[in-house]
Amino acid sequence: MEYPFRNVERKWQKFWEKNKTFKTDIDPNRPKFYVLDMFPYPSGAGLHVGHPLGYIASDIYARYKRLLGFNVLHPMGFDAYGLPAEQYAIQTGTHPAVTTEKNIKKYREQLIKLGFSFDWDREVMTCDPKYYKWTQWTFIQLFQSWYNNETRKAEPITNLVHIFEKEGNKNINASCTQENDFDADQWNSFSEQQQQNILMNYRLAYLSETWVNWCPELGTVLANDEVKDGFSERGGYLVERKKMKQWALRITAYAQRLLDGLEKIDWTDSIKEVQKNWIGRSEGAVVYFNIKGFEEKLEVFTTRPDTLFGATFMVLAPEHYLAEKITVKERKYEVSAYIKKAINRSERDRIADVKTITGVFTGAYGINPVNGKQIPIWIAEYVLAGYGTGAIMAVPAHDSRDFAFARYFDLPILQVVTKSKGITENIKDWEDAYDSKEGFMINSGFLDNLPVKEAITKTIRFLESKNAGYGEVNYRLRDAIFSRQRYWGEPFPIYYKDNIPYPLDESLLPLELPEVDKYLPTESGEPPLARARNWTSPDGYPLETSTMPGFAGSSGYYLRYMDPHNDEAYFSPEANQYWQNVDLYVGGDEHATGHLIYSRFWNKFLYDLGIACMDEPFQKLINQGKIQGRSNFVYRVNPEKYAEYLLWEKIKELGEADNVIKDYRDGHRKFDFFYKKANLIIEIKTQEKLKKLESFYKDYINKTNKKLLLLPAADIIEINNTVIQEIKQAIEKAEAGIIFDRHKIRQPKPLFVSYNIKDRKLFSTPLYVDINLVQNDILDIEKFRHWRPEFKDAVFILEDGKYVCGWEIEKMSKSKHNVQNPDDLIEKYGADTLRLYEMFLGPVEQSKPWDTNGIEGVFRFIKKLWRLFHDQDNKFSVTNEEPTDQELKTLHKTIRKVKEDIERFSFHTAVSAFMVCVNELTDLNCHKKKILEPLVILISSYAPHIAEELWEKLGYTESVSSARFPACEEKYLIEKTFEYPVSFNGKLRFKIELPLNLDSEKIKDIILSEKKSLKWIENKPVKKIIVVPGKIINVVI
RNA sequence: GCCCGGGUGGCGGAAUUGGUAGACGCGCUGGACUUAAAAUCCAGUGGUCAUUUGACCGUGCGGGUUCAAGUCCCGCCCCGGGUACCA
Repeated sequence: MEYPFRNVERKWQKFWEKNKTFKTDIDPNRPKFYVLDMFPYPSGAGLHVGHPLGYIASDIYARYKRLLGFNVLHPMGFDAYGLPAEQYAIQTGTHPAVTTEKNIKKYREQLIKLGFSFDWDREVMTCDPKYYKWTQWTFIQLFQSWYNNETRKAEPITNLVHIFEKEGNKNINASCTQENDFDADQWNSFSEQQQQNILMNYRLAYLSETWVNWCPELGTVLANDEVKDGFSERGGYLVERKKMKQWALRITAYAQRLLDGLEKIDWTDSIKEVQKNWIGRSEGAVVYFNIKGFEEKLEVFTTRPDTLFGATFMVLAPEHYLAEKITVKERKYEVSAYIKKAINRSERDRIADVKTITGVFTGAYGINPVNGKQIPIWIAEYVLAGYGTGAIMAVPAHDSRDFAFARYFDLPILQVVTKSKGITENIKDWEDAYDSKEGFMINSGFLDNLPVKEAITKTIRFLESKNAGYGEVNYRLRDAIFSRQRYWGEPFPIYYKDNIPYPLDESLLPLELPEVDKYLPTESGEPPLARARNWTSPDGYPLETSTMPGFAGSSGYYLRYMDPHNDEAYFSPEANQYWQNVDLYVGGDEHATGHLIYSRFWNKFLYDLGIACMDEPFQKLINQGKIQGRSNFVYRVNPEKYAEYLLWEKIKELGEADNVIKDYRDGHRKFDFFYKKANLIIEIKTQEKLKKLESFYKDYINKTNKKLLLLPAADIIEINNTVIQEIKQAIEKAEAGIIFDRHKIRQPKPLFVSYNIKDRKLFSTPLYVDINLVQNDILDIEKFRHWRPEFKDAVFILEDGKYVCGWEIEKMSKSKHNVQNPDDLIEKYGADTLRLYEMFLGPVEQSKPWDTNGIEGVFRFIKKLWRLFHDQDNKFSVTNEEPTDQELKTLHKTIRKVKEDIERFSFHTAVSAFMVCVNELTDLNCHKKKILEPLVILISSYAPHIAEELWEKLGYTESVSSARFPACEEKYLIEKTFEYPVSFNGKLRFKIELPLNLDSEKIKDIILSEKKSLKWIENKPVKKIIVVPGKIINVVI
């Protein structure tokens, strides 16, 4: 009777593996389709139920595309370098490669058990030298390239050298950090060292001394996207700012192209928005201010050049290179102290403390290029070194930060923009700056009366004509710090000769990760690779000791999948031409500012080299929602509180409440109950406490001459009636003293109260219970008793014979005991059920709590599907009868719906459609091959195992994945009649079945003469009748 | 503060172009089968009122457009996520 899912699933998983069913090769006769899941990092914990959500969706899509005749590339591999394995290595000495391999093995097994159609022959892992050879190779190409802003692409650095030799750098428009101009003669006279230093300012992978995010706890530098609120994203350790020499990738060169590319790809608006913000384009102008008494000019960036006349002071970031230099003698001490303090503050402190206004005056003055006015130059933390030029012109009237600063230090504020033409407002009354771009210029010389937008262009033209500035676009995006002072990563193919970095010859790749004695920095603070023996180039020059960051290996992996075993090239041109780029990419949106930017950059660079044929790597992106945990709680009774509660309830029940004081206070002492008339204190305590407090009670009674009845909590909870007797006797007793039968004390058993028991909150505390001991919020009491030794004798207060648990939605984590392991569910229900259920939960993109409460329904559906093909004795029984119209309609309706739903990634509604279909066919008692066979194909992308089994039983020897998706034939769906809902003034009153070929006029006549209509029309004039054929009829009265 | 999502039964969610709100599943209630349980099957299930026919209310709140609004427009409230001295 039952569907033997365990055997069936194992059987087909083996079949797919043995027959390499999902192995893909280039096939020029078939259109390609590339479906990719985001590269998983194999953590030690294995997959939890949240991970497969995206994998299931992409697998359904991949299988569906295959059924449509596409040649589908659907690979899987592992992002194997990473901190957790290395941290574990530091703690235990286990080589991270060992840990990683073990974790990958577990992941792979789990993925296979879910029945994914991966081409495992293409599996890659980033820590494999055959793989990272190409990561290193790409790094060398980046090192050997510069970005030409004229051609808007990367070009070989050798071209640049030729230009330098001929004409110097004057005519070069490059994305670079080179500040000084030189001509050909100068270049040719430079030493090798000087030339290399200059080239470093142009290279796309370059070494530079910059402020970096240093994480002392991890002993490494981190990229901006790896830092969240001043803490490392992995591990959550404090991050400091530190000036260090680091490898960086000139991703900023690609800022505009990364922005433009977003228009061409099919991603959600929210991810595009996040990337736009991260890139942070702003248009404005660079303005040069002369500094009184200095040669140097102060360069500022502003988005509001129109407000130049309103600039009343200037501010430098504490890190600004001129900050100390321009400071007047008598302020030197104060300024140095301020700078030192500001720089040493951690990122975290700065963030936490943005509201405090700090700053210091340098004593120097800048000269405003538009009017020659001298304005004071300040230094303040609110100006960031990393953005623009690290210096600003402050326009307090039209920028809230400048406004706040000016108010705090009492600096002049001058209005230059007004809402309505020519009206100057009283600035003293302002509470904030007027920073809108709507308005007209005042107090601005040649700009007066112009609207803001025109004033901006006019100012830029003015500045350019005076050589005092130029129009400029600025980006928030920073270059990506690319070195990590860690062991478990790709070594840089770089050696140092006279301290100048040179790339290794490509023939020496891969440069393999060496063995080290410890995974820690050296005593002198060098990275772990400095421990490696003979860590030198073949000529004996020292190799770079940093390693690459996690995003190095994951930035181009989708390209490697196209041709993963190629040792001659990253991938062959043929493979790239055929597979092009990823058509559907599925993964979490937490990669929006990391991986998804880096790989777009990486891809664009390879595109510039002519290696990748597509400009954008991922055409369509789906972000699966996160699966939150659903924790369950049991409520542990506090025996004292519960006993007090019970006794008080009893007292009330007996009508004695007026005679008893609850929570009786005598001076600073507190007791549970005091029975006034009998001068009797009743105190409920647990065994240990009774012992501890014995002498205290004696003292107290001696002093007060009261009666004290001591009751062990366990007694009240378990044997209520004898306790009442005891209390009665105590009341009647004449003499003072302690009444306590020490023979009776017992340790109360752990007691738990069900969720809906009255007043539960008063005497119990919630306790996480492992969700695997709970089903539909009902606790499995026996399992619970075995869960932990201390619950062995647990007792329960039930409701309706059951223990009902409480629940809450929160993060899935071990400590909350709400982690659902897919393996357990597969064991219980099978992979097909799990796949369907994860989809059935709701839209893939939406975050949702994990809740197994509904999985039984999906399991029932699978069994019901099986039963369509089998008789009562579980014998395969499918007939060759011709299907009825009704059956055909059900089938084709389902084909249409499922196809539509998969194509719009609405996987959950497709599952509903399957259920409706199987329900209908069951009702129709349909066991016909002509109906069931297409159904098997239809469902095979969702529930591949059962589909394969049924397909085989239907007589096929090849995998169902080689079948063709059935076509929906509209002719079976044409209806002759329709049950029209008839509304009166928009309110549905009744339904009427009418032929669909009736024209509107006839329908109107029918409705007006219909008996049921008369009731609603009631002799009132009918204004209008709206007939939407096949939809609705509305009568307006 | 700013920028994205989102708010529909007891729960997850459906309603694709403005056209029958609540598909499908869970849960719950009742019934059949069974010595019993499980499994399975059948019926019911938004709320309120009503003996029934049925009536009224109902998609976060308040307005509006329309013959017709969960869907469009205006104004708010709440929840989730991202982001922030970015000049």
